[in-house]
Amino acid sequence: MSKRYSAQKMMIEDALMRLDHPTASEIYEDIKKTYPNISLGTVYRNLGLMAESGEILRITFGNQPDRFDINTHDHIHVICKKCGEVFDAEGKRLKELIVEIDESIEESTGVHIENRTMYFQGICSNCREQS
Amino acid sequence: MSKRYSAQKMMIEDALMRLDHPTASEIYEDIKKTYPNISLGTVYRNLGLMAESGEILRITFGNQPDRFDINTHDHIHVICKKCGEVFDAEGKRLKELIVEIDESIEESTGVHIENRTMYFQGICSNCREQS
DNA sequence: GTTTTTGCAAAGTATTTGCAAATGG
DNA sequence: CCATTTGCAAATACTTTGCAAAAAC
Repeated sequence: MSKRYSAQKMMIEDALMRLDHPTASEIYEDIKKTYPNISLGTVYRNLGLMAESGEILRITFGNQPDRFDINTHDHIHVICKKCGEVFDAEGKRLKELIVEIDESIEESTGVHIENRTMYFQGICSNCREQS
Repeated sequence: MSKRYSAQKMMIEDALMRLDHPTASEIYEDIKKTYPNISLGTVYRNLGLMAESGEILRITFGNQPDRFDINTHDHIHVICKKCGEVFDAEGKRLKELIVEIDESIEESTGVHIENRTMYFQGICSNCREQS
């Protein structure tokens, strides 16, 4: 948890609210427009701390750069393979299904599930129209 | 797909069969014991080609080094947070649940799902006994 | 004033790649 | 022989870190 409120941290929070699941360098580029002195290390450092404290979410998509999410709500990420846009999915039914998957896995492996990492990929309706 | 069968590729396949979801450097270290001339680049290159051709599976666990799996069967990976062992989960029920998740996501986001990336983390029964 | 945070640059991981030499068929 | 694969080293991509200076309270 941070002790002091730096201008940089506020700018990062602001960027997280405005940008859609941004990477560290997207946030960096965005802030640089109005505050060219910001350093990429500071962005990474703050994002790391915020993710650690649970203030934000770190999303790791395969071997691409990590993305960050101010929405810490329980939800699933869906990426369009064409345009790269990230969609959020949530809902009671989804939650129930995941609990059932947990149970099925616990039964077959004996592992008591505590965390899940998942994201889905496909083609969004917008991109489907254009083909 | 590879055109020729090199000794190195055979050694990599052999290591994949003997080791449990190994990383590239685990395979490299293993082969080096009997063939010290092997180079890490060659291991990475072959694993990449084999994964590309569908001969093996590349598993990306968060920001850890990728692991590789000769089992190309449809299954889910479960990692014990304590000992790091990787378990495989599969079954008809699991498959059905995942189809239902796909449907739920397609309905709420409009994205037509083509791929899923997921792994689960928890404590295996062995580690639970010891605490 | 003292502690935290910054900017910068250097280091750290994991992985890929260019190229001349070696190898396979 | 000739195309493919190797070993090596350098390059790349993303992220973390050490440290002196600046900022916060």
